[in-house]
Amino acid sequence: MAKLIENQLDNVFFALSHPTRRQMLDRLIDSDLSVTDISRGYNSSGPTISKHLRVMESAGLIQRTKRGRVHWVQLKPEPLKGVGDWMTQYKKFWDISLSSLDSYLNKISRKKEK
Amino acid sequence: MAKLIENQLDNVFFALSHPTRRQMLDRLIDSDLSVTDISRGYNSSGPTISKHLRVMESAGLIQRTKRGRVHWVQLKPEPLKGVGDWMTQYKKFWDISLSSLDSYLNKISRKKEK
DNA sequence: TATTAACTTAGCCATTTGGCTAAGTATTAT
DNA sequence: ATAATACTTAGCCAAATGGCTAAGTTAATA
Repeated sequence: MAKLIENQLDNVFFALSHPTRRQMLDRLIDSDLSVTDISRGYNSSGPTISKHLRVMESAGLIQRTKRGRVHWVQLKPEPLKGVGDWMTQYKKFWDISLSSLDSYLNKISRKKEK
Repeated sequence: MAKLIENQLDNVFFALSHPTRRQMLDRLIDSDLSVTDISRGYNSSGPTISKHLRVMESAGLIQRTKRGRVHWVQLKPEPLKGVGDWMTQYKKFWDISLSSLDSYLNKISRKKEK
């Protein structure tokens, strides 16, 4: 079971190791996109795009839903939490007070004070 | 230049995509280790361990220093900051108040209040 | 109904990965 | 001086990756 989670983490990190895939995920933050939308800007072939999507789907980072002839792609960010959890062990090494995380943390703690 | 950073991020994510390598890094948090120390517990061959180390070295995650015949391996966590930065875009999706990050954040803000 | 559009699947190819063994290269110990 | 230790490099292998084209499949349009 923890084995499955480990393996999931492998897949997630691997999915993130390709710049095209990271960029695709970035684009999906704002809204769901069709496969055609996603492929816009790359001059890769359809099947190549499709393979990238499959890699991310295996990692659980996206979900595809077919509506008519259009396949809609939705970001599923949950697996990224696993990455975040793994990262926490290392946070003490970052100069966290300078990191971009900092402003976020401030926001959080302000919210808590309410 | 930003291109180089992108590429570095590819290497970092890739390095993290193998459980053995993640575990090696975890072990390096507490102290520097010799290659022999690191290989303890795996039944992989020397060259296999060596290759894993090379992958992490390429990603900038470790540094090897030879002292006598012993090669000491040191964690270089800086590249992980790149991962953290990339992740911040997605933090809004995690239920951050429940995450293990939370306790860390509290510690930080307490420190700030002093 | 025939064509076009939006995809995926099948299958090819070169390269990389992750494992191995065998053979180096230093350095330390006997 | 020899042997053992701590590695790495060279080179092999099977499997996976990332790219392609060609050929599906399914749904919308003309």
